[in-house]
Amino acid sequence: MVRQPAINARNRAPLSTERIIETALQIVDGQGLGRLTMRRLGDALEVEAMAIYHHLPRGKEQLLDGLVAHVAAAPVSPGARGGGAGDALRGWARGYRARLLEHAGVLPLVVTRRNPAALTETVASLREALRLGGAAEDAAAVTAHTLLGYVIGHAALEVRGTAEDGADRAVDWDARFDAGLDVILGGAR
Amino acid sequence: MVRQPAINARNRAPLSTERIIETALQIVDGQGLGRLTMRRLGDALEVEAMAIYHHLPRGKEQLLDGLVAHVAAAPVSPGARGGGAGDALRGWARGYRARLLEHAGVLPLVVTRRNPAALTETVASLREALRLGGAAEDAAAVTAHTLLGYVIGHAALEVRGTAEDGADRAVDWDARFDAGLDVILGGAR
DNA sequence: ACCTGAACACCGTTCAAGT
DNA sequence: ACCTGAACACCGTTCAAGT
Repeated sequence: MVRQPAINARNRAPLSTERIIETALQIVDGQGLGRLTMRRLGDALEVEAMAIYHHLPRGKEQLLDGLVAHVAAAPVSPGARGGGAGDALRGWARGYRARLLEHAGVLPLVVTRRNPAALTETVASLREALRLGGAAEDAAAVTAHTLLGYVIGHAALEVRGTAEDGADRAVDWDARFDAGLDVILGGAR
Repeated sequence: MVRQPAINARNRAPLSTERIIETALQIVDGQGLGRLTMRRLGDALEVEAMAIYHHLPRGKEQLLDGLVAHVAAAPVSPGARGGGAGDALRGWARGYRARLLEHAGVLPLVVTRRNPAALTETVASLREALRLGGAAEDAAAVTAHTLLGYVIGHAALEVRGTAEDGADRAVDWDARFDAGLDVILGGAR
């Protein structure tokens, strides 16, 4: 019988921070943030809950920070090449919105976990895209923040299912989002 | 000895939904959402925690819904009269932002509690302001949503303390917010 | 009608112990 | 080094009981 070095005695993959975060994300996406529990997460990892603390010494705080970093900080695919700066920004905004909606359960964490570093890369990439499009540094900073605020706020309105008025007339959120982009980016291409 | 009808045998004001919500808001503002506990809320109200369920049968869910309604749904003072539609909207946006930041602890709830009704009045008042300013109905709907999304998203970025770049150069959030308003409202007065 | 007390099933986290 | 088991101090909520 040959030993598999990466598999431990009980024949399962060893724990790792990455595997913990990904499993936690599955729980949040599938069952909601409220059901993300150290004990339940341990079950999903086929491990006692206390084992998690060996990889995340700061416990649940660190776990939640990890979730935010995983969905909000990762770079957004630049989208279609070849258009002007306006198209590039539209592509960025659509991609970031899609990511936030894919993991709607972590949105409350993205919104309020005090973790300035998490969005630094995001803002930086946005400003870079703007500078490449020829915008001045000051204008780029303002536009980047305005756009990011809009994308996050719009995603929040969507997951809330904000009612339009008394009637429950359905809202076309995709169209709404694009229309808002036009307002902010001034219809420029 | 004369009986005070509104005061019970132990000489304290009787519980009411309003008093419960307000006390809960004080705890959230002062100590953060994580420390809002039925037991702690009971202490603050000088009552056993279980008494709260008599007024809020749905328990903590209903309590959190009440907090959202209290900070997000109440009308915003219209601000200075006499300017054009642009000034009215700027006043509305500044007022709403101030309210959200005053109760930053409930922002995660505003963002993601599934409670479409809570923001209906808010959106309606916004669209009314726009129509009075002479905007067409369609354009008003788009602008209202764009503006509301921006205000909420910007407030979220602020309470997160989103870092600008590697250096921790301080951000003038007031100026940023106004600059974003100019982008969205097109500098129109 | 309004509040209490005890109880239940769950939390996050610590700490000593196992391998 | 990595994981377990038992324990502690908390949760939200139910339910019968008090006044």
